[in-house]
Amino acid sequence: MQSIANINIFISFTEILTQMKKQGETTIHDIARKLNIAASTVSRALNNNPIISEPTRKLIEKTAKEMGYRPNTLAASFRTKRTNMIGVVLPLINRHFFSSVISGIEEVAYSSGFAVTISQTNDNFEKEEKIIQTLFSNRVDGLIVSIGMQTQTFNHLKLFSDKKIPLVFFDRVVEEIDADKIVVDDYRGGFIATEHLIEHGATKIAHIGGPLNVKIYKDRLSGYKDAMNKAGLPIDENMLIHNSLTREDGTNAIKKLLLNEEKPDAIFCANDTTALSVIIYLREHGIKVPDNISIVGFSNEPFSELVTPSISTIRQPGFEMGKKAAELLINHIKQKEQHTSSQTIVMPTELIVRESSGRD
Amino acid sequence: MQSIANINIFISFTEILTQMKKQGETTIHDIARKLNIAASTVSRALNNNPIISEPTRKLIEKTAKEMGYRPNTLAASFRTKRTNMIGVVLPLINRHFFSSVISGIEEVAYSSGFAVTISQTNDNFEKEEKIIQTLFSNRVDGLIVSIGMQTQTFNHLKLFSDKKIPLVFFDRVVEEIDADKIVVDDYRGGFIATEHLIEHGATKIAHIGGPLNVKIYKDRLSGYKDAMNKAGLPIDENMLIHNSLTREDGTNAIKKLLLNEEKPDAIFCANDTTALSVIIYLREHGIKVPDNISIVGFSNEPFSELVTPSISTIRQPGFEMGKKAAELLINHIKQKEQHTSSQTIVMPTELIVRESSGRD
DNA sequence: AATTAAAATGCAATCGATTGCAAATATAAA
DNA sequence: TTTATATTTGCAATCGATTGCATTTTAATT
Repeated sequence: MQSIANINIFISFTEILTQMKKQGETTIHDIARKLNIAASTVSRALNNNPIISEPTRKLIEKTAKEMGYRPNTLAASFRTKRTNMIGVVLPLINRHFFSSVISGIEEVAYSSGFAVTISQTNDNFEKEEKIIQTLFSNRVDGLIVSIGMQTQTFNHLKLFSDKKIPLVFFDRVVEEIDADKIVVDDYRGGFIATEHLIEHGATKIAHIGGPLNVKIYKDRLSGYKDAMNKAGLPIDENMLIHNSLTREDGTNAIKKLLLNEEKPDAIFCANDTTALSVIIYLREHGIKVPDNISIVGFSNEPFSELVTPSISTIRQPGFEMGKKAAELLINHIKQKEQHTSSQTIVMPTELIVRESSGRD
Repeated sequence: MQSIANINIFISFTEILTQMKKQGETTIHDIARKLNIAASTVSRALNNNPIISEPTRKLIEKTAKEMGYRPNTLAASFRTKRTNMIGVVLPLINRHFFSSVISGIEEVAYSSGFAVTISQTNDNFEKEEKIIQTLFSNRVDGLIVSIGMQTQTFNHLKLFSDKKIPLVFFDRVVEEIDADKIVVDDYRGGFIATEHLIEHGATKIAHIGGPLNVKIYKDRLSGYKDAMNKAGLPIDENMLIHNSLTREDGTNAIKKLLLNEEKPDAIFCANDTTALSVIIYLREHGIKVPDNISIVGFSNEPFSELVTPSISTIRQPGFEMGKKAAELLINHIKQKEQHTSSQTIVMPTELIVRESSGRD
């Protein structure tokens, strides 16, 4: 009788052990033990390594499913030093352009077996630094970045380029760092926007632009200037305003422009948000758009076609940029070795004419 | 001479070794070796464990910085089973409501030392499943979720609730799963929206709603019905349409409603997107809003106040919901043990009256 | 100087999956 | 049947940080 009691005790112990296991996770070792094979075989089978015979693989897969096995990516990533994860860092996800880029990135990444983790910096430098440090510590396989407006030093990004971790910039790129870049033809965008205003008879064209340490805003300004020069129009410094392009900045900018001795008869805004502020302000003050002042924005935010008057703007192919960025990045990740020289891809911009510049 | 040559060879070997090390990463073992101490001491020092004396900590920190040490979060997470990462899964990041929620989550998470990884499902069930599997495999410490419109089975989410991994739902919640939930008072939102239309003299009020398997849309519909009943107005089944609430769905819905024998004199739309479609369609067909038909939307998307006529709508406190969700989640993560009973937090909704329902 | 307590540091196992190489088994050829 | 070859599977080390427990060092007390 005593031995039976012992057996019972033994059984309940194993039950407890099983129970405890259930608390934690099933590992390949649990599967291996159950099937009386080696963990390495289980690992290979679950990774579809052709070196494992069909019957064993089938058996292992079946058992894994039965036991509710979930791979511990953390362990695998730690061992292989590959996370199959790409990080996306950008200023603000709630901008149509940026979320289009994200969709493009996701499309390519998911179909290549990569997960995507998205972070927004809110154009805050400290947050950008912290996020990028975290992504590095989490050992993402690569990074797709559009920097913030305040960002003027790049050590956090050099961390990646120095260590040869694939890095791709888009839109707001860092010229000082050698990496692939996907940009839009901002110069041409600024040029055709301004030229369009000129063609409609404007001669005193103001520009509300972004901070000049950011290349895209510098380029848009250059486009504006060249179009002015080409038409033989003078560039009045009082007509140039640079700020952070928020709703509020836009309102302040138009207020200031209207205080000028010479009022503008057209404004080229470096984004749609400021164009919107300007339009609303002018509407509230009885100044007709486009009759008195015509406006062109930049980016083609969805609201641009909804507001009255609808905003003429420059379209940027966000989705395509995202796809391209992800393709380049994944390419680099896969052929780790040879660091092919970096390329910069320039996507076309396109003018969309709407009411704010006088559709005709 | 020969010995000197040997020394030279030796030196160049160590140089090569150093070089090779530089390729890889500095680890706590490298630091320990350099300082002739144990790796455990380094680990403790860098984690500010008070058991390490001040001088040693200082020395270690200094050396770590000099050697360019970057913690390998992967290794630490693997060992401790804590990633300090919370996953956020939602249908679409490019919706003002959702991105407000994200900002709220981030605010709380970052200040508590958690990283946030954001994923969008595009209301696609397979993608939602895959994302959540991936987040589980990556062992996030907790999950904040708003499910997709197509989601009707919940095994992917049970994965978390079964394993007692903290889980918080917001907005589009799953009733069947026992977890904390943050919702808006959708019922009341539907009620006050409809009542508002009634007060403005409407009697034939249509409703364009979402799929009824999603609780928020069911609640908005209930609010609508109760307001109608309270006013003694009949509910005409022909006035009720349910779809996925896209731009296109909205256009189709208004077309269909206008084919009814009895045309509606007001429409309560379950989101602003369909309200927008309706307004644009009516504008294009010469039907005056709000004179002929008045409209109320839901969510207070930014475009709602920009379009002409501006859209009356229901405000949802996205940012606060996000903060609350993160607080609850992090609370759970920290006091892992006692599973306090789940709570559902209901946030207030608020009517914003604009032109589309006749401001007065 | 001897004893004891407290403070600081070190040892070594551990987490779960992967992988080079060795061993065992099955299959084919002699 | 034996040998050679191909096919499967197993062994054991490894990745980097953490942590319970043991050991050493320092300080305090008698």
